[in-house]
Amino acid sequence: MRGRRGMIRPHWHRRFRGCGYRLTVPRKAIMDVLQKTKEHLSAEDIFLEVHKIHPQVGLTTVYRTLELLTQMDLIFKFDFGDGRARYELTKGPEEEHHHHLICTNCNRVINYSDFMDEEVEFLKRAEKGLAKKYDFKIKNHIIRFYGLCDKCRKNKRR
Amino acid sequence: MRGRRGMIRPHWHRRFRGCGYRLTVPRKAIMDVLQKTKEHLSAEDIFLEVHKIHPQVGLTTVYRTLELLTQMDLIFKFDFGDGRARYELTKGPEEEHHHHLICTNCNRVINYSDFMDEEVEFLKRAEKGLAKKYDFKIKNHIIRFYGLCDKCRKNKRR
DNA sequence: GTGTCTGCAAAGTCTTTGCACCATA
DNA sequence: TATGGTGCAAAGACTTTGCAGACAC
Repeated sequence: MRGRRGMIRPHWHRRFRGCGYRLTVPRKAIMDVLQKTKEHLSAEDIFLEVHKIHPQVGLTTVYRTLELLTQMDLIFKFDFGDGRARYELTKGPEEEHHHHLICTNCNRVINYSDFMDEEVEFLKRAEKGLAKKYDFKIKNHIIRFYGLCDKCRKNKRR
Repeated sequence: MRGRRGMIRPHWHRRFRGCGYRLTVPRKAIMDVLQKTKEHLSAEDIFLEVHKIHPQVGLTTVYRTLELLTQMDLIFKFDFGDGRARYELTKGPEEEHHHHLICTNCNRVINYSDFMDEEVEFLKRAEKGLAKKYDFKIKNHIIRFYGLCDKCRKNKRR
């Protein structure tokens, strides 16, 4: 897990090697950005962030890398309805899990991680049953609530 | 609820009138298509369907109408990750409610409506708590499971 | 009659592709 | 050094916008 000089070697390096993919500057930089944020970044957000340190990296590469990482299940691609995809590291079972409240008026997204105990119970059963019934290998799930946030509710007459 | 000659007047006509929106041929035709299908239709799907009966209706109008219907909460806009939005009538509480299994490899979408009893229980509590905590007026929700469908699993080596 | 709605064409935005050059393993 | 990876430019796909004419009420 550690290379020379005590540097922690990220766990996903193995995955890359194992799949025959190369570890390149853009790929490392993109994973780095994703690991350091708590936001839901778009491809352009990530590109701009990477650009600060590696100005030679192009937007195309960002898109291609995000596609690759999504295929490898290292990240998850979201769509919150604002016309651009957003990405987030796939969380391990021990990490904080959350879901989203989405305002259909202003597209604001609120993360929440309440009610997880009830959720875990429900999901465990659903996943197991669905995987069996539909012969599906479930890797991830999302739960979202759509509605109006406090601000938009006040501003709307009906 | 019924006009002359026993024709059932769709319930959404009131909503239109009430909001000051006009009942036009394209709007009626689009709602008609949505009411008669069980699929998740894209704007183009709807356009093509409407076009069979009303060839003069344009794709622009379809987009504009779908936007309007979404704002009115008469329909719900989905994104399954295949690059185009899909639409479905908002179901009332008495109608069949379902969720989705989505294959991350081939984008196949499977509707399911199992485990609804457990779900209802979980959702009721979550909704109530979230609405209060975040001052959010919840109107809708989605639950999705992502993974590999049977066919894609067989075709993938890892 | 009047203000909303529509169709067409054009523009906009995000994302993907083609291709020659470059860098990792 | 042999492939896989990259950047740039251009293309592609879906959606939105501008505007003059049409239509619901």
